[in-house]
Amino acid sequence: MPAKRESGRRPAPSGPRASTGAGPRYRQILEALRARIERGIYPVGGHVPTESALCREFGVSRYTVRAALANLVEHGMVERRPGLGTIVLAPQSQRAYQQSIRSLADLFQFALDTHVAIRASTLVELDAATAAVLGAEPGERWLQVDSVRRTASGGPPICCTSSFLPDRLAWIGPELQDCVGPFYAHIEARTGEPIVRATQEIRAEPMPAHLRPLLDDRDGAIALCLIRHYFSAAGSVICSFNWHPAATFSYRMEIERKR
Amino acid sequence: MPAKRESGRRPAPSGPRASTGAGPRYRQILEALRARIERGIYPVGGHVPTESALCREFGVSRYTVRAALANLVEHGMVERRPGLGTIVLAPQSQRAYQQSIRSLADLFQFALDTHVAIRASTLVELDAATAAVLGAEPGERWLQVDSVRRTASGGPPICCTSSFLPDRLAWIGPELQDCVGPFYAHIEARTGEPIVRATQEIRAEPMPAHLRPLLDDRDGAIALCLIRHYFSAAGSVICSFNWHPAATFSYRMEIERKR
DNA sequence: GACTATTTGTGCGTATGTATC
DNA sequence: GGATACATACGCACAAATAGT
Repeated sequence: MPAKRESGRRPAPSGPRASTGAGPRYRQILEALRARIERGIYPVGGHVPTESALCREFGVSRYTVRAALANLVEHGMVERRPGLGTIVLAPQSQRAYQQSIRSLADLFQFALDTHVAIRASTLVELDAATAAVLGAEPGERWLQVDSVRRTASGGPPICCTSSFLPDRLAWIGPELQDCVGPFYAHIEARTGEPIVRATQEIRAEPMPAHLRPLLDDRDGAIALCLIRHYFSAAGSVICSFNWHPAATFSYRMEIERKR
Repeated sequence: MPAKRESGRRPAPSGPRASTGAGPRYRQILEALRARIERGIYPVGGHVPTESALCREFGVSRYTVRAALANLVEHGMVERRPGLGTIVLAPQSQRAYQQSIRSLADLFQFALDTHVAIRASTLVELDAATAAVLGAEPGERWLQVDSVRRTASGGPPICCTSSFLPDRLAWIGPELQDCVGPFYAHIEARTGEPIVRATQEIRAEPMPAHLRPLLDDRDGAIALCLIRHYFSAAGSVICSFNWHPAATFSYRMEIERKR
């Protein structure tokens, strides 16, 4: 006997009804809502019915409805706000797969016990090409900081970096001289504004001629150029161009299916 | 007076106690547990106290304790199993930041309306170097499939790919000839085993000489080599080496702080 | 600006199912 | 089988945010 749903003895003993063959109730409701969102029955920008309406429709408690809705939030499909309701953000899960990293330092993917030596620090007006990469306007004033990173043991250079700070943060520039960790961490600490978002672009390029001597780059002239851009809620915080000799560096990432 | 927890009027009216000044109860408990895990009071591999024990200790309901524990699960710090308990997996959040992608296709990051032409399909015995990258043993038999990808409009070639399938999946090889989408999707469909995990490594390399004619590569001999490795629960499913001319390709990713 | 209705957020107590040892 | 511990589910109550009057 595939089990009945209603026990029908006492008024409302509650507890999980014997499986109806389709898993937990909250998951059934989740799938129902997901299907409606995908089919546009609840269009993007529109509202999902309120919790109490869903309780009535599916004949379950608020607990169960909330469990389903929480899952939709986790998948980035809806947003919920008190007094406003549940709004559809996207017709498909936004995080079917995900790469998780413990900290922004993981973006670097090389040992943090490295030393930085600043070679130059100049207030520049952006040319068109650089402005395009920074997402800024040509002619804007940014602070450019050029540096070389080596292993702590004073070994060979690992990479060359050009970092750009927006004008409003240029006052931090001098402090970077004796900064131990990565620049973005120092800026995060000094401004008190946490970094909320970061982007990274990876290119293969010839090592720029003026950098080759700094890296003892004799053999190959190929470089992996990583362009990292960090944002706080207030906007752009720092953008860095990191040139690694191709022979000594590769970038590795891992993605997992979510649940 | 730091606020009392017991209202002490009616037997148990329940409902959120007036804020003690530190946010919701479940979040306070979350932070307390997180701190204990970080300090090794609950060591990795060890157990967090049971729900009922935590209810007693913090003087809250099971609902509240569960809300806190659910958050720890979300951050990858603990694992929970019925009859077993709550086990500590990691002393820090494993997902402070995350890159979310809708589908594995996003790993490709170029239009899917491309055509693939298979140039060769051979059962090979792995040499040491290839075996190392595949995470296999030298001498193992894998099916190697070489192909070229162009835009649907019959335009110029975009990239060259060498794909490796383990012996147990070699029977799928012939089918890839008329496969429209990416190979991994076809394999996922035919085997019925969903892909659970994928890794990607990015290198800058000279374009291999034998590939240059295929790509009309005259100007630069630099390539971005993307090595993608897809896994189902049963193990390795397919691994591909994708060579893109550096001039026409860069890889971009975006990371967001979690909550 | 103050008030009210609506909707989600937080929290309690309880009951039963199911997996593990 | 029995004990333990988490999973699912119900009903209720109060708080906080929001929109509209």
